[in-house]
Amino acid sequence: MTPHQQPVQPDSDTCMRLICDVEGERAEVFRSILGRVGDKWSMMLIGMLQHGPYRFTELKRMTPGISARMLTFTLRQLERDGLVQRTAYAEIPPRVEYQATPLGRTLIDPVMALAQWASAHQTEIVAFRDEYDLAQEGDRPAR
Amino acid sequence: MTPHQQPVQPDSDTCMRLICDVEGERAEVFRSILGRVGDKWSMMLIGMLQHGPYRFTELKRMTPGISARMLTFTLRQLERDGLVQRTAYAEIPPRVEYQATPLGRTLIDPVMALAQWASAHQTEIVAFRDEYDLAQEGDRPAR
DNA sequence: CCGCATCCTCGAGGATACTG
DNA sequence: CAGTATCCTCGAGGATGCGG
Repeated sequence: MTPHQQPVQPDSDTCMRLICDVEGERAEVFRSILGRVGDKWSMMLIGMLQHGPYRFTELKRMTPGISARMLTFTLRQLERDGLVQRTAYAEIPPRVEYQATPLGRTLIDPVMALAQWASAHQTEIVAFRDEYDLAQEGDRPAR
Repeated sequence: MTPHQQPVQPDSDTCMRLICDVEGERAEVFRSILGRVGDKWSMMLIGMLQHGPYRFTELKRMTPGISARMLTFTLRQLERDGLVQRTAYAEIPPRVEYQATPLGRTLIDPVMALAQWASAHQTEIVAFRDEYDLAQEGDRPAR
């Protein structure tokens, strides 16, 4: 492990190991990152914050269904990981702005790749699901 | 919306909309796909099944910590989405093999992209986390 | 306006025991 | 061997109310 290690594209073996490994500290960090992507709100917020700084209430409005509790919590997580920067202005009434950090902006690329995959194959997947559900209905008799 | 739409690389606007949209049927499908990636076990299994067919018990051994219940459930999900093929041989004792479908093999690319990102930035992220946690400790007094 | 603390619900998922 | 069925726990996350 060399110090001052710059971000390097790791080889595919390393990635496969990351994906498949369950134990170890590295794996835990990696899983927590993957979890953030799979998280219902994180990716939406990362996506929205690409566009520029937004205030808390704006984000809440832009994300129908999210509770204040979860919005705060999710933003804190993203802030902790260095993906989002929180800026509080000492005004009355208080104003807080969130925006993606440089690191947070780099995350959009792999996420977009995933979104492209999902978008390109969602018709296919829905077809598979329908087929599967139909077959199940055949096994389990009516109802 | 044209019928017989072949999988096409969608533009980035479409993807951003997918990522950020909360409501709508499309969004729900998309979120369920993202959720699969973020799922603790799905990605490991997809990763493992790239290598070839494996039996139920083999997969269970290769995935320490997973319960039979969850292994079955996760494999069923992946099968339903057309990502994994399940083949049961009518033998005694029974033998069931799982392998990635062509569709399932295409998923590895965007996931690898994500794994590369995570791998390349995990040092950075851990540093951010430590910094953040340290700052918190400063606010909340000792203990 | 922004957020934390508290309470409470509810469903994901583990453990165990049983079948084809 | 490859599951299924049942029970049970536990923590994610919504609702509400207060505080700076």
